[in-house]
Amino acid sequence: MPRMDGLDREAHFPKKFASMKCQRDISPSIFSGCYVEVGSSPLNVLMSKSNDTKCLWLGKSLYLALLTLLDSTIAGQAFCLLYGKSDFVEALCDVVCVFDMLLKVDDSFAPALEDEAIEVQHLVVEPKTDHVSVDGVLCLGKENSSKCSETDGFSYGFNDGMRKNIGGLHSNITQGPDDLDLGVLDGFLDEVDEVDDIHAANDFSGAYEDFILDIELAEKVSYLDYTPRGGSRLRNSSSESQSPGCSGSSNGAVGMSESSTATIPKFESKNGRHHKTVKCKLRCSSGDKWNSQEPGEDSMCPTSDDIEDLDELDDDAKPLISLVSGKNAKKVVQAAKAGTSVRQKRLRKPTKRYIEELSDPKSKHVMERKSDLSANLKDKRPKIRSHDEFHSGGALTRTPKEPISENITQATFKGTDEPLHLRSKPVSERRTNPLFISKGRHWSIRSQNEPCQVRAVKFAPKELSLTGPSAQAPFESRPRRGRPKKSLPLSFLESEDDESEDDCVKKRTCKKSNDRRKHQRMWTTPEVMKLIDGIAQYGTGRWTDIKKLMFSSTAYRTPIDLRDKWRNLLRASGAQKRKSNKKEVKEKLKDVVRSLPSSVFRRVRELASLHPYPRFSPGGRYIRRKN
DNA sequence: CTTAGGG
DNA sequence: CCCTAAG
Repeated sequence: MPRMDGLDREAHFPKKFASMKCQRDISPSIFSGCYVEVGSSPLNVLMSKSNDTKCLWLGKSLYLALLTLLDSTIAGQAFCLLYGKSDFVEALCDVVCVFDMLLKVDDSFAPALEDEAIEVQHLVVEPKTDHVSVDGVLCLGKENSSKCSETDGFSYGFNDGMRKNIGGLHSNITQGPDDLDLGVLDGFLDEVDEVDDIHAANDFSGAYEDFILDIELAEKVSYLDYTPRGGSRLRNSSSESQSPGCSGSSNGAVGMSESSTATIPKFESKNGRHHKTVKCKLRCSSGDKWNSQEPGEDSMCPTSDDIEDLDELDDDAKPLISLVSGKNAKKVVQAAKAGTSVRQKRLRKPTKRYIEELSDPKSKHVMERKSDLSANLKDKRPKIRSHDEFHSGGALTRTPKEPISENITQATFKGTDEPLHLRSKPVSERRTNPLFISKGRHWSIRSQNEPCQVRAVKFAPKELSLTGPSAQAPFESRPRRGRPKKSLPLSFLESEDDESEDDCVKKRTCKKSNDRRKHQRMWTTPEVMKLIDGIAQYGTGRWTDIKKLMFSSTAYRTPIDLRDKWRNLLRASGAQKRKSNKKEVKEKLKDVVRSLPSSVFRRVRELASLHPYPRFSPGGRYIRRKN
């Protein structure tokens, strides 16, 4: 039994987290600064957010697993999970995957884990009055009925969501006396539309159900023999799927599908019986519609009717991820039959990138980051650099706010007893390790025999707690290099357009090493329209305002980008009778017009006359419009 | 720090 | 997209 005495919530997640500023509307680090509560349901992940507070509830077993996993290959994953990273879902899925294996494959481990988990819960996370335990929230037919009533708002919301989303699951949950059979993973992740300050308030009545992740294990799992054959492919492709070496422009559909197929390990059973299916359904109601997947793309892709029943919950443009197997198991099986004739004992839900890609507009950066990271791996070796160095390191194709994981890793592992082999590897590398699965198994096996958990405790949040510099990294708002600093191309932060229509992002034919430029980001028609709206509203010359208002969620568009785009639009629309000859104009027109509706250009011309772009006074001096 | 303008 | 000059 690990020493849990130090595991005090406050110690693990210092209040300073709560005072950090999130300047972006949607930050990949929305998971930073969460309180973490450990509930007694073993597999629970619940991310909730009120106006001021974010709280991550982890099932005790999962929490335990995470602690232990911190010492495993996927330390990065667990780390991400605990400390907030855009990869949250990804990490979560992997963790859950491993955890599943622990439970099923390593039967011997499970009980121990459970025991300890209980202890953890009691020792560590005695629910404070101001915090709601998961049980209380879930009202899983356990104690804490009082808590339920105390927190009606939240409880209601969640249960409501549960019912709406997974129907029978609720009863399923309440039935399971055995936590291990529960196999339910529920996650409320929050996308945080407009979080500016995260205060240490304890109010969960706010909006929180932006992001839901549910796993329902269809049946009690008997014996399962997992063959993580998808494993290596999974890892490989996750890092390779994006135009290797290429400065990872967002190749929306491509990367998406690739990663989705790649990140779904297939588990085969030797006896061929299908015991359990975990299906991942994913919805991204972001803005408008589901991010539809290529049809036959993958059997585990959400199908519209799968989604139907989940649809009521969050209509306000928030991603919903649901990992469900129960009633949909059949579909999965069918699909699996149709597709890969492989008899699948268990279909693993689309983990990682797939989910993020679909669920989160800002997820694209993950892929890009990964490609970048892998591409630049040599550059970003284990140097431990100061914060400043880190942020300005030209060699690193990183933006200030991106390097959460690495940053944290370095900052926090510094001086800890992290094994060298871990310390020397960037988190990303570990994450993309093809051997992740198998290593996870190794770990799980090993952990039975060796006091691995004690070591794991060393990496408990307390130790990992962010300090100073690293803590601020997640919330850096300016993706772009500041004036004085040399450019830090923001290559990972890019979020995919909600309307990923134009996945035709220009892929730079990057040859060798000249990847200094920010990767091209194709302007989508909706974006252009947004821009136009913004200009109509503010006129030209107030690009920052336009950016803030119209492009708050798209971190990759800087005011300069907006202006440049406008400039191009003007040129292309011919609204500017400048020196560009008609020839040129026409060419431009052909280029741009092809992809833009003429109505857009009509508006461009209108605005061009309304708000003359180079707004110079007759005297030639620039006039800043006040309003 | 923002914008204009040129590359 | 990047960079620099200029308010």
